[in-house]
Formats: sequence, structure tokens, C-alpha cells
Amino acid sequence: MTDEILAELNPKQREAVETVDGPLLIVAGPGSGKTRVVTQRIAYLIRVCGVSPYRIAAVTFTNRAAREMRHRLTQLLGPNIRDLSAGTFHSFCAMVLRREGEAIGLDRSYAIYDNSDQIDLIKRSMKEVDVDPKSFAPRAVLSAISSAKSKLLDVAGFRLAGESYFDEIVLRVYERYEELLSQSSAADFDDLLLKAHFLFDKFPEIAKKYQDRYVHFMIDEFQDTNVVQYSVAKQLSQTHRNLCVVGDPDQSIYSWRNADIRNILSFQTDFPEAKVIVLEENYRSTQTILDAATSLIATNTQRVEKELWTQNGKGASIVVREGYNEEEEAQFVIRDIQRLNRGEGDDVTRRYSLGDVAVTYRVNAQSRALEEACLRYGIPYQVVGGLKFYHRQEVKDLAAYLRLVANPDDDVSLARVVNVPLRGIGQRTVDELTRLARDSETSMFAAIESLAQSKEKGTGVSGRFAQRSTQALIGFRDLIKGLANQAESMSEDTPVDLVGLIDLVLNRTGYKRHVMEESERGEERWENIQEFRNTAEDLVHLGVHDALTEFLERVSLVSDIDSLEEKPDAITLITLHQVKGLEFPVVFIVGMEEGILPHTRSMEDPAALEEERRLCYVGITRAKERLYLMRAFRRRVGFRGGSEPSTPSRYLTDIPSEFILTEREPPARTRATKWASSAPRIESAMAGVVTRRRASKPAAPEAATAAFSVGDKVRHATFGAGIVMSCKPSGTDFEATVAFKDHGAKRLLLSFAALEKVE
DNA sequence: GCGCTTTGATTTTTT
DNA sequence: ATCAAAGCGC
Repeated sequence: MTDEILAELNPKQREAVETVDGPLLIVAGPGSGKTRVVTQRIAYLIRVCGVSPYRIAAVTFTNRAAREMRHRLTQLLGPNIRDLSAGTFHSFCAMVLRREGEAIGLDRSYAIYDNSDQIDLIKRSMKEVDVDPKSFAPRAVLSAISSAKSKLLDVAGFRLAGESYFDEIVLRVYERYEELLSQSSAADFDDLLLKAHFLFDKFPEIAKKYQDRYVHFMIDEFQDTNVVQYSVAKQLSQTHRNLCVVGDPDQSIYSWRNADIRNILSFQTDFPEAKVIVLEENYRSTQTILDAATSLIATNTQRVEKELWTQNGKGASIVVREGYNEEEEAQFVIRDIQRLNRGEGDDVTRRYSLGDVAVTYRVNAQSRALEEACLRYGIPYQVVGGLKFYHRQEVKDLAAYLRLVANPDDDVSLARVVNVPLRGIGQRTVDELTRLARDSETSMFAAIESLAQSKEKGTGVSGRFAQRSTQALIGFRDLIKGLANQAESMSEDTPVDLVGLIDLVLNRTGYKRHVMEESERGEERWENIQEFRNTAEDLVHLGVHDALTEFLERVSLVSDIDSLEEKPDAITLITLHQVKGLEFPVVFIVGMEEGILPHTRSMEDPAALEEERRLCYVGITRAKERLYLMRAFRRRVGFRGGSEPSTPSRYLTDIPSEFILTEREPPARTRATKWASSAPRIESAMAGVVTRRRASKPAAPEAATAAFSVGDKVRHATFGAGIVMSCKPSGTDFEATVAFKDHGAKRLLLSFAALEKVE
């Protein structure tokens, strides 16, 4: 068994796996088999050292990483690893707080507030302490509070630490914000960590329980942890001191989320006996890609030296390509992908499937041009994040109802849905209710409750509301109470489960009808609700109460990357941040321009510029075989429609030209017309570039001549059967809208999309 | 209280 | 350009 676990590990990796006593720091360069080492180390602990999985905690950066680790371990060791604690810091702390939170006054059914919930509550806090949102952006205030919390500063601590006038303002909001959170029985993202820390700090007997339990504690992506996370880890590994952290300073890209790279230094001071193992052999990328990455990152001054090497071959050159604008950049991406897919090109030795390809970018907005190009040319794709399923209005609304059922004191959720669908509870009434809650220092729901009671007795406060408003509020209270009672009684004889509860909520609240009656996007939104409902299905084995808690926690803590699936026949569109930890045979980075990468917001600050460079490094090192660095000559900046010339990213000049191949690029067929029509004024300035890239032969629209008629039944290589809805000339081409049986409507350019008429 | 029109602000990355 | 908040008439 030992052999099986240690097989195929290099000496360093092996040493990392076998070092099980005492603190350990593993510095793991990209592609150095880090995931494997972490997994094998756990397997080794369990199988060889006989440690019970129950005594091991492994903290990862995303739930997805945790799930994968669990999966691999199950394959290796079988199902008995169920007791292993594996998850993100946030989910780990959420679990602890769910169990122990009552010690620090946190209700068992506490709500978890995500970013947009936080913003809602910050806005309300600002209003209540008279801070003008026009003078102080709620986002900025929130980020100040979040940053404070990430450094272990609660309100009292912040009061002492604050320096500026802005800090004074923030303090006022912070105080109120905390009161509101507490009244709502809610914790925000930062609280999950912070409250866990305070819990362990103030209640040593609770801390001891966990300290004794976790004989081994591992943290992956340690360079992206913040001060609180590290503190919690230290607290928990106090008894056994078997803390193993794995990270790469060169891949630290979350300082804006208060991640503190100094944790790595602190670790070595806090655990002077710590062993340090550096993994430098790269198994992922070609020599060329690795050399490029190494040259790039060497430009950074703030760095721990590390020498990556590989036994892999030289491989293909890196392709740098410039499109005229964002659309053409996307078009070039698609065309390169199609070529790779067909196995064409000078040094292309195999056919790449679409699943082999990732297209990465700095900001989500860049996905749009790419998506449009994919639709036009019939390339199936999946976007990670961006649209954010859980952030859609209808999903958040339904979640808010469910949260209210679990915890009626949740003010943010109440304010969100109290008048959706319309119940005659307008702004005026909500304002008055907020005031009432504030005066009596309770949640809004409790305020309605006392309103109802004083109305029965004919006393006091109800006079502040119109008769109808009071009635409407009481109606809402009864609605939520009724649902909560149902949820409770369900757990008894369980004829109904969580899905049943969701249906009940949809019907009773009138939300179902509300959405379905909506003319514009009603159907789409209903489908989203269905999808949301489906995700509850794998929790039906639990009692309704537990299922609801688990479900809501999941909804709050999932990340977009968690739902990424490996689709062999679709390319992946993903941000540079989210792509960390993944690898693909072919990687495109688009927007290699000043202002995009590095982003404008980082250009003032040298430290931020180095982080942007690390981001670029992360992108490059995702590639196993082929790397494409794309840029647009002009890019639309913001919303005003006009595009502005851009400068190539400084990071391009960090890569020695010997690794780069700047191919002569035949013009896209739309190029000539596009330039003539959309940018006549710059034609002369661009003349040199035009000739340099001019193709010898104008691309002929091959299949485009055979236009389809509306109603034709067609077949597409990837989308399958469909019917032509419309077909019109588009430049030298034809653009058809086809309704596919299984993939919905797509717009396709006939010369690119292989459409075949059937019958 | 609701819905329509106008005005104003928005531009990073995300557990 | 797009979307949210604010203003205004019903």
C-alpha cells in the first residue's frame, strides 16, 4: 500500500508526503503536482500512519477543489473517508458556528449574507447614521469594513485603529451595520471567519474540542489566505502542531480580498521548527511556455526566488496575435480554435477537442464578444461565472423567502420580498417599519409582530401606519409563519421534503404566478426557478429543517467555479482569477493590453502592478501545450460606444521574443468592410498594419452560396437537429437563425457553421 | 401605493 | 449604453 501511494512521486514530492510530524510548508510552483501531493499525503496519513479521517481537516480555496480531493481519495481509499473535513475556510467555519455559535449569541438558524446582501445592509446602515451615499460609496465603506474584519478588527478594535476622517465615517456605519446583523441573526462572509476566531478565543473548552480532534490540518492555496483564516488555522492546530500549508507566492492574486502573503513569512516565524519543501519540477507545460512564464515573473521585485524546470520538450511557440478590435480578436480566437480542432497548422501534430481549450480574460465583460463570436461560428462554449446563477433576481427572491422561513429575523431578505409580488406594502410603509424596528431594537419581523399585538389590544404604535398597511403587514407575517409551521410539521411524518417546501413557498407567496404572468422574461425566469428547485433535490433524504439549512448554506457559499463541468465538446470562457488551479492543453489570454491587463485600476500602484503580473503568470502557466496571447488594436472603453486605441500590455515585453511567433494573419473576411465603414478616419494611420497582415488570397465564402429557406430541417455537427427560423445575407456571408432541438436558438454564419440540410 | 418618466451613476478580480 | 434611484401624476 505504501508503495502504491508513493509510486510515481519524485523525491521532493515523496518527502512532502512522508513528512507527517510537525509543521510543514510546501512551496509548490505551477504544475508541480501540488494537488497530487496534497491528496497522496492525506492518503498516506490514513493508510500508512493509521490516522482516522475524522482527525484530518483539509481546507481548500473552492468547494470544487474540496470535492475533487474527496473524489480522488474515495477512489484511492474507498468510502470510509466520509468523516474527513474538507471544504473552504468559509464552509468549515459556517459548520462550526452552526454547531457552537450559540455560545457567542449566534442563532442556530443564522443567515449568511453574501456580497449583495451586505451592500443592502450597508446602505440601510448609512441611511440610519446619516452618511450620504453620494459622498461615500457604499462599496468603499463595505470594503473598508471587510478589510477591518479580515484583520481581526471588530468595532472596538477598529475604533482604536482608525486614523482618517474616512475611518470615522466607516466606524459609524460599522457600528450600526453590526447591530443590524445581530438583530437579523445574520453573519456576513467575513463574520464566518471572524466569529469562529472569537469563538475559539473566548471559549477555550470549545476550541479544545476541535484542537484535540484535528490531529492534522492542511491548507491549500495558502498564499491567498487572510489574517483571520491563518489565525483560525493556528488556533486549531495548537494541540498537535501538525499544520501543513501549501502555496505559491507567485500565484498570490487575491490581495484585494485581503489575502495577506505575509502569512507565509508569519508561518515560518510562528513555527520556527517548520520544514520547508520546494517543488520546482513542472510536469504540465512545454519548455517554451515555462520559459515565458519564468521570464515574466522574474520581472517582479517582490518575490521569493524559485527555479522552475521541466523535462518536457520545447513544444510550439507562443502565438501573439492582434485583432483590429474586440470583435476581431474574438474572431481570431475562434478561427485558431477551429484550426486546432481540425488539426491544421505548421506545428500542430494532433487534433484538439473543444474541451481542451480555455479562453481567459481579466474582466467578465470581455466574455461578451467571445460569446457572440461562439454563437456566430457555432462553437459550443461554457462561461464560468459572469451571469451568476445565484445572483439572478428570481433566484435571490425565492432564496429570500426560504431564508425567511428558516429565520424570520433576516431583515435583508424581508425587505427584499415583503412587497414581491405587490401586497400594498410600499416604500412608505417599509420606511416606517424600519423606524419602528430601530426604536424597539428588534428585527423588522419582530416589529410587525408587536404591531399586530398592539393592534389586538388597541394600543399604541399601530397609529403610525395606515389601516390597510397594518393589515398587509400582518398578512405577510401570517404567510411566513404559516410556511415556517408547515416546514416544522413536515419533518414529522415527512410526506413532503425540501422540494415540497419550495413548491409550497412558490404557491402560497404568489411568487409563481407573479413570475409566470410576467410577459417579457417570465418563461426564462420560471426556468431558472425550476433549475434552482432541482438543485434542492439531492437533499431530500434529509429532514426538511436540516435540508433547508444545508441548502441555504450552499446557496450562499457556492462559487461559480464549483459548478464547472468538464465538457469535452465545449470551450471554457473564464476569468484569470477563476482559472487558477486548472489546466488546459490550449490557453488563450485575450486583452493583452495596457488598461485591461494590467487593469487601469492597478496602474497607480507598483504592488498592484506586480499582482497583475502574477495574474498573467497564472494564466500562462495554465497552458500545457499551446499558448495564445491576443490583443485588440482598439477597444471599446466603457459604455460610450466609442473605441480607443490601445497599447500592448507591458507583460508582453517581459516575454523574450525568441519564444514568440507573430504569425502573418490572413484578414478575416469582414475586415475590409469593417474598416471602411466603422473607422474610416484611422485608415491611413493603420495602412502599415494592413499591408503587413494582408493575406495572399482573399478568403472565399465556400459553402455560403447555398442559402437555406425558412423551415428547412438541418443538422449541425455539434448542435444536432434544428429548423431554420430565418436566413439573411450578412456581408459576403449568410446568417441563419436556427432553432435546435436540444440547444435552443443559435445565430450561425453559414460559411463557418457546418450546416447540412436533411431530407 | 404604484407606475411612468427623468436623472444620475456606473469601470476588476470573488469566498 | 444600461440600469438603478428619484420625482411626479394618478
